[in-house]
Amino acid sequence: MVTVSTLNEPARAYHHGDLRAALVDAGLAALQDAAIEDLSLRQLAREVGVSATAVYRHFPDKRALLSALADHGVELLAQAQQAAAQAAPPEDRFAATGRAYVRFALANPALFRLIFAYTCASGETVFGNSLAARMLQGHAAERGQSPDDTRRLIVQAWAVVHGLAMLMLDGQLPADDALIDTAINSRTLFGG
Amino acid sequence: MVTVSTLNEPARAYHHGDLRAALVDAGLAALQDAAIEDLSLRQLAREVGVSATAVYRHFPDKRALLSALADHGVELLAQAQQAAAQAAPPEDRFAATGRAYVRFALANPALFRLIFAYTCASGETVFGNSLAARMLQGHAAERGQSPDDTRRLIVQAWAVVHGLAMLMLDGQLPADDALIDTAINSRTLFGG
DNA sequence: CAGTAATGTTTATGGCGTAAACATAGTCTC
DNA sequence: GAGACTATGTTTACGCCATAAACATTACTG
Repeated sequence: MVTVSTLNEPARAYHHGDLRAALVDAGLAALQDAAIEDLSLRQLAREVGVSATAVYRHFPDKRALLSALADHGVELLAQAQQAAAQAAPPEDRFAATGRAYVRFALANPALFRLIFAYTCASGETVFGNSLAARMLQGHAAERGQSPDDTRRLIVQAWAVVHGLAMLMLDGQLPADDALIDTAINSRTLFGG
Repeated sequence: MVTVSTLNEPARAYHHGDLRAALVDAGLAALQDAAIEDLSLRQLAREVGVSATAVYRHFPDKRALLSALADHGVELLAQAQQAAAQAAPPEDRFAATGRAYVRFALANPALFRLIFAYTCASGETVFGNSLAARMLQGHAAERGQSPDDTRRLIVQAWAVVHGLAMLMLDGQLPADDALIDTAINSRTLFGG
């Protein structure tokens, strides 16, 4: 029978081609201007032009899709941090990755939240063996005077940037670039 | 007609008595072992023994109920912090309120999250004019060498405890009492 | 080219938030 | 006290959601 329309129209085939990737793309796009809880499988399916239940051929449930999106988010966050580190002078890299962390959160609120809402579930920690983790560890090791000291620095540094990001996202602190710079200041934080 | 059963039974009256308070109580109870997104108006109504839509006589919508719960949460958090401060020696009070903040989050995960998810929406900041805010400000002022310095200390201190709380709640850091003590240490944080 | 696995669709179920219309019971006035 | 008003419930209904089951179409593999 007719397989492909001879017109220039998109030619809706029965099979989508790469529905999984299309759903992930649509999901990431949706998260750019909607909160996590407003994201619905049916809506995504509609946007991609597929039936509501087609999603389940690629993801066992909604959680799985959100996890995939979260994984993507982790990648993007790591890239942002790496780029910031490379662009900064060596002595400022520790602080630069922190600033990048907060700025990423402010630029991608829903995605940032998703990362922490749906990565923990899989048992893995966000920075399991990621690039960001190694960077953080490296910078902390330069400053730490002992292994314990280094561990403490890592936790404190992560806590500061994460807390700053969350408080700004939740409207508790002004989402202000100057405030980020003030708060993430290795001279005043950690005494050095 | 028969108004009240002569038996010792609860005597289901048409009017509940104080449905609003009952719903808030049920909501707070539900948040003790369920996540925010699993909390449903219908379920609460069922638990209180009332029709699904009775809720709307006391709250315009679900948001409003959640906001009421969040307000309650803010109160409880402030109380926990105040109690911790009073129990600590003066020089340790700053850190003690911080530890109380994180411990409260770990003890009441859903409620803690709710505070920040549903207080920002009303435009107000969580610690608007609260006790906790004044305590934090007081302690920071003792340490800050200038108004700017004090402001910075407040932001950094809040960010550290909030970040620590969130990362632990999200399973990114072990929800460990020892780690709380290590991370919130005024000697290593803020250089003194 | 046949058969099977992969991928979509249709249909159905039960839960949800919420609006509208209706019922009951306290309260307030004469 | 009697009647009206208002507060507080209930019933019913709508449209959305996630998800399961059965069925349809296509792609792939021998």
